[in-house]
Amino acid sequence: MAPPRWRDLKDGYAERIRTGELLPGERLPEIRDLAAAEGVSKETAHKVYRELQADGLVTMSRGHGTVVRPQTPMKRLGIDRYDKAKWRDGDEVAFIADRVASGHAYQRSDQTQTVSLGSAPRVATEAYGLPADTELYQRARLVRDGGQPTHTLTSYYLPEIVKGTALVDPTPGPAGRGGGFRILYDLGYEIDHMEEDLWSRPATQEEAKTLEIPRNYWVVELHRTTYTADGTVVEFAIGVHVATFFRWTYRFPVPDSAAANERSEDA
Amino acid sequence: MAPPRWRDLKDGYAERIRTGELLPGERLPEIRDLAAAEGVSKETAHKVYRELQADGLVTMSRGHGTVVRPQTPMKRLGIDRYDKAKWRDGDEVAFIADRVASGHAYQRSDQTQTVSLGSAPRVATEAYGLPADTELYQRARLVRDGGQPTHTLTSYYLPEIVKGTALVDPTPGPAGRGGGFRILYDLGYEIDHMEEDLWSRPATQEEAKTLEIPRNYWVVELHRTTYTADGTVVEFAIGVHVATFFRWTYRFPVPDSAAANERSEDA
DNA sequence: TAGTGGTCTAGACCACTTC
DNA sequence: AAGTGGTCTAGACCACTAA
Repeated sequence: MAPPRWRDLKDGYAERIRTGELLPGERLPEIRDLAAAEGVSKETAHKVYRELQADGLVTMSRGHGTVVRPQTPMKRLGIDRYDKAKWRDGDEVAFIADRVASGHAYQRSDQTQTVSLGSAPRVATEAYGLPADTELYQRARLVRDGGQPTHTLTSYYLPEIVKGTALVDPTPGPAGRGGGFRILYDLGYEIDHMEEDLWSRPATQEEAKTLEIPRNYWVVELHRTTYTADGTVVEFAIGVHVATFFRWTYRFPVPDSAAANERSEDA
Repeated sequence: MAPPRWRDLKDGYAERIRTGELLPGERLPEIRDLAAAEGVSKETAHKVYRELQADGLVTMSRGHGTVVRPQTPMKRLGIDRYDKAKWRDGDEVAFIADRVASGHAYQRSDQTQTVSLGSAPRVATEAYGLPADTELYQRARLVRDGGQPTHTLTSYYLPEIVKGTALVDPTPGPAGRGGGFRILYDLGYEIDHMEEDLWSRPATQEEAKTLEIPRNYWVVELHRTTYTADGTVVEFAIGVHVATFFRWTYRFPVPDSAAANERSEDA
């Protein structure tokens, strides 16, 4: 019936963090001190902190100690971030608009990027309807917000479309004025609709390292396929987002396949 | 440089599970045996299993042992699950259609439901644009698939709309022929569009118990607001989904606020 | 070098499940 | 009662960070 001791201690700290009694950046007692103060073993004290970390409330690191995690407000991602007005008519880049909305100034170092031509994941070639061994241009970015990595985003492009363009210029930062969609637009590919496919899973060890999150932390993987009006795929992208930093919003009409029958019968 | 011993052992088992060498339902050695066989302490062996569990690869329980988790294929949730043709013209209920698509027969016991009238979460009253203390009808379901709980879904309704209807009849199972949307339709509220808002977070202790998942497992919380054509909210629902069981797909046109200016200026 | 978390042990004892 | 996971200890030693 009685909860284990580590849970009591964990719940106590969790409460104090949630109520704001312990503020972000504040250090918790070091493990040995906690053990001594509460009359438990060092392992038990350690477990208390590990559980807090698993819930995303603290970060632990050798040398630094155990610190209350900055409560990064979740960034809301609505489809407005793709608004054509932003990248077609102006200089804005979708993710910079996000940044401005979140109150952080953009810095060029907030995004690093690597570009290469080579084999791609099967989902990418499948999105283009091509054989698995087709080589694609691959543009991988790591995006940070306030120093903390928030997500990686890797775009896959058809070589015949983007070869020699600014899209595959390996300079860090957004791909020129207006970003990737603007470049595609200028190349004659006006994007028309998108499909996003997303789910949550534990981070791989490698992702945990890249995103600077603890092992066993979760991410949201998002696959985005971008089409022109005639259904041609012009970009396929895979995003890996630190789960607790983002929140997605979609607004859509309730489908009615009965009403859409005539159209689908045309095809 | 060398990875810790527990990680070696964990990776070994993770590999054998992923490749199918260890099949779902198969039991791993009990902790004491693993410890003896690998020459590690019982605590270390335990940690190996705990990490596998945190990654969703095994389930542990006293008496039963540590068992490879059935790899429930992720259920894809597209907006087609709301297709009007399904609930308006026929007998289908959205979630039953999902079930059929996933190859599982529907059983009435797969859904339990409780109905009550009372205070609601602030997000619910906010969705309706009402004061925080407004009482709403609340219909909570726990949905299972193959015995395993997959998600909870709690709908909030305005009392003046649903009072006395089948929607708030506390009989287990879907709310009559065609489900909730059909009942609203018959009441003269034809649903027109929806907004879904979703993000991933660790399960609370209570949710972990309800959904029969280990502590520290993650869920996806989804808020769904359903509108009629004139923008009236007729349902607000909160879903809590076991993170690894679901995958959401949205397809949408790329917005163009410049083109939409005339319309927004009318308002 | 001192500080702090991370790994590991050998063993005791507890709690839930099945027989 | 036997089986299996869960909690906890006291202490050793390792590994990364900062001054």
